[in-house]
Amino acid sequence: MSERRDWYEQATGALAAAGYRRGGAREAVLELLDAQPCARSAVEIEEALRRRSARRRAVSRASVYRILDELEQLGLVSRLEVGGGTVRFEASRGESGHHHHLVCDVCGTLTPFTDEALERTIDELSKRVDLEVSEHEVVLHGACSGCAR
Amino acid sequence: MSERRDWYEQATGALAAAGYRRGGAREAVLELLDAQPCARSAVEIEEALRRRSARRRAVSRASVYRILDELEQLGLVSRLEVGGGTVRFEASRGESGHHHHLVCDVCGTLTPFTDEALERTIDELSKRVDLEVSEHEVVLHGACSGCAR
DNA sequence: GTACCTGCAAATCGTTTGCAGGAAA
DNA sequence: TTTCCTGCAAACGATTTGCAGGTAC
Repeated sequence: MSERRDWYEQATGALAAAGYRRGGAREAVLELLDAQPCARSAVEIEEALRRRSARRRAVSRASVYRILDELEQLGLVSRLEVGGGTVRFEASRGESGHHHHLVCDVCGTLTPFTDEALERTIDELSKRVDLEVSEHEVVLHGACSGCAR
Repeated sequence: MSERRDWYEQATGALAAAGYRRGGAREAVLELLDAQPCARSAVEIEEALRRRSARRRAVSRASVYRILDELEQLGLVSRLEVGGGTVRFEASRGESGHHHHLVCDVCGTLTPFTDEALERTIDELSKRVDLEVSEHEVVLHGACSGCAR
């Protein structure tokens, strides 16, 4: 069962349940996010949508931001701030899709990774801390294999 | 041996060694950063400096940014992006001052914390990952004790 | 038909840069 | 004196908002 298609369905359902109507821009953003392997900025999303086959309409930047905001509020996407002064967004695919990020500070590339031990340590730690933890994120900065040499 | 005063000295030395001259704005920023318990944004720093005793001159925002940039390049401060679309900076006090952050998504408060097991896990993990890791950061999001209820 | 959805353009806001005068060495 | 350090104001780029027309229901 592909997590991909699942997220799109889930998001569509959640939006409908929250009383949102269907609309071209929203659907386009959902499709695009669903197809991404990792976080994307609003600008990247807008450009990607503009590049799609000419048959399909582009989506204005304002709509991209508005839609990302709605999705975030519904917990369907998560926001990642990791450098370059721009915020990136990615589909929240739940437990099974949970991951963290490697950032190459040279070329800016973002790569996802997962680590069981890390999750256990953080879950453990989250209980002891003076905060009702709802989310966590780990970012490793450095130079990727291409840039390190 | 207070890590506070130590950082100020270290920073002053490193700046001199790097060929920077002494200057009022730079010194003011150093003093202020040295006195902070946790990360601050450039705007917060500027305002704090402006509020200081009337005898002392304020520092322009441009200088704050320029100085923070210099300090970051020398590894004297680290940059933290954690919400609100603004970057925060804090003195890098080395191993002994290393910590991570709790963010209250309700009131925006930032609190530092440390965890031995977490460090070990991350160090371990850093070796296995396809990135020459130079730094890492962990952020736990949630509601602080004041906001949770 | 009504209320929501979207695009466009203007407004914000954090951050950066160009330039001219003031200060450190 | 020469070069760096600063402040000021303008420039920039990401994000937000106001408004008018188009669209789902």
